[in-house]
Amino acid sequence: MNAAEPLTVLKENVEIFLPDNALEEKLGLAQKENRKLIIKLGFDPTAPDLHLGHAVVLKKLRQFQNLGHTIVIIIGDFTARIGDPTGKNKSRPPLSAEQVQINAQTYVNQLSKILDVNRCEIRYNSEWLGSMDMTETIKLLSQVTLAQIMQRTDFNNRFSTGLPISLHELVYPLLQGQDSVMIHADIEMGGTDQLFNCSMGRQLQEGQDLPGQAVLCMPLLKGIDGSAKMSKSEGNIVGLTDAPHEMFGKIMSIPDALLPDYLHLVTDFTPEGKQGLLQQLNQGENPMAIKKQVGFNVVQQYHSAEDAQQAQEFFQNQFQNKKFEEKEFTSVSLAALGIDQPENLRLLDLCKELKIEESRSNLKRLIEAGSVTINGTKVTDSQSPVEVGKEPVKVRIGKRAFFELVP
RNA sequence: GGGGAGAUUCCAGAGUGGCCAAAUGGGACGGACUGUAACUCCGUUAGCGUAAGCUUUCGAAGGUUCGAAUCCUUCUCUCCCCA
Repeated sequence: MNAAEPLTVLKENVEIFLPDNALEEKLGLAQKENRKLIIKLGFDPTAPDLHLGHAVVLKKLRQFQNLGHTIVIIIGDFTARIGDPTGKNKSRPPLSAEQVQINAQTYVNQLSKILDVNRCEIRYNSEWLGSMDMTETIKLLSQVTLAQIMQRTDFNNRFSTGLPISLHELVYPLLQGQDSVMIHADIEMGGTDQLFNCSMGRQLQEGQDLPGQAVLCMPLLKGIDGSAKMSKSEGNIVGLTDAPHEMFGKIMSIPDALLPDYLHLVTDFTPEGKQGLLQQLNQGENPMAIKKQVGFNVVQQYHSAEDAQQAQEFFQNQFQNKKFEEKEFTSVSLAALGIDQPENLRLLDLCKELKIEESRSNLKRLIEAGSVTINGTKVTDSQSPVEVGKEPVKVRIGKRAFFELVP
């Protein structure tokens, strides 16, 4: 492989290089010193659900890993234990040590879908942050000015709109930066929203007479609802552990405008392949067709080609094909629902059994709004009786819930 | 440390003694249309009840009142101004 080739691969999709020639510089350094680079990625072990947004960064790390570089995953257990109230005035309850442990393990399991975790180094930042005394802490703090901290967009916005900022939040970027100092990171990766924090690491390293890390930021993947950022709290994620047909369905539901982003960032088509699909799109191909290919590709990455095939067929049959008879219903037995008197079963009660998590009031509304069908027929009276004793009964609630009741 | 403003349902934001489960907008959900896209239109948006109705909710706890999101007291939190 010639020297230029990895560089092209590594640069693909990266949105920000700090400094501009960061990557070339670090790769050159590695070659000159005949060593592998140390590449850092930090995680906050709060909500342990990785999604396609994380995958954008992880895939890039995988490329580095394939070239033999060392990936260091920092689990931010120290910061998580303090509790990060970012953005809200309800401060998040600090996580217990056990919970952090569990979350971290979940993370590592999910990371293994993309990275070779056996070749990753995993460090907990409590290892060094937990033992810093006041003298060291003050020394760390003295390296940064308030004006620098306030440049961070998030702080700036909150400050100017009069939202609260706790002092410990101001310190967060420094703690994260300290991680870079401790592990001698050559490169820190993150989403573009991490630019500030990552560059803080660079500054702190230089303050300690260490070579400053390069910062590579990947674009933020937009959520499936088209909002600015895919995040768990927005409920707009495609989880790496989502079931195949769920993953496929979620991809199909993204707004058309997002398709090029998804094509570039979450698929593993070759650059030529991506270009080709993009061209088809521009030439007026139905975006749905392209979306299917993206969906297929994604499911294939996290599950298998067979799963992807099945997911696509399921989707087509379930949602595109209008024929009621051909749809798939999840089979549920009366016994499993705990229905022992099938004679006087009302529709509302049945729906409640099928969708335990919904309130009866809400289900009643859904029925009245015409979103429930029995054997393909709309039923809008929540009190109407349902005969479930003899024949199987097919119930659909809303767009996605399909059940078949068997006696 | 002193003074002022504020905390409302998922969010923003009305409401200043009964007509308030609380306007309006956003979001979300559902329906029609469709490609589980977008656009548009319509509906719903605390819980329980077949229903009448009942229960919980307006930062927290007490109090006044036949009746409180609204008045009083204390507390918690936030923002602003002055020192």
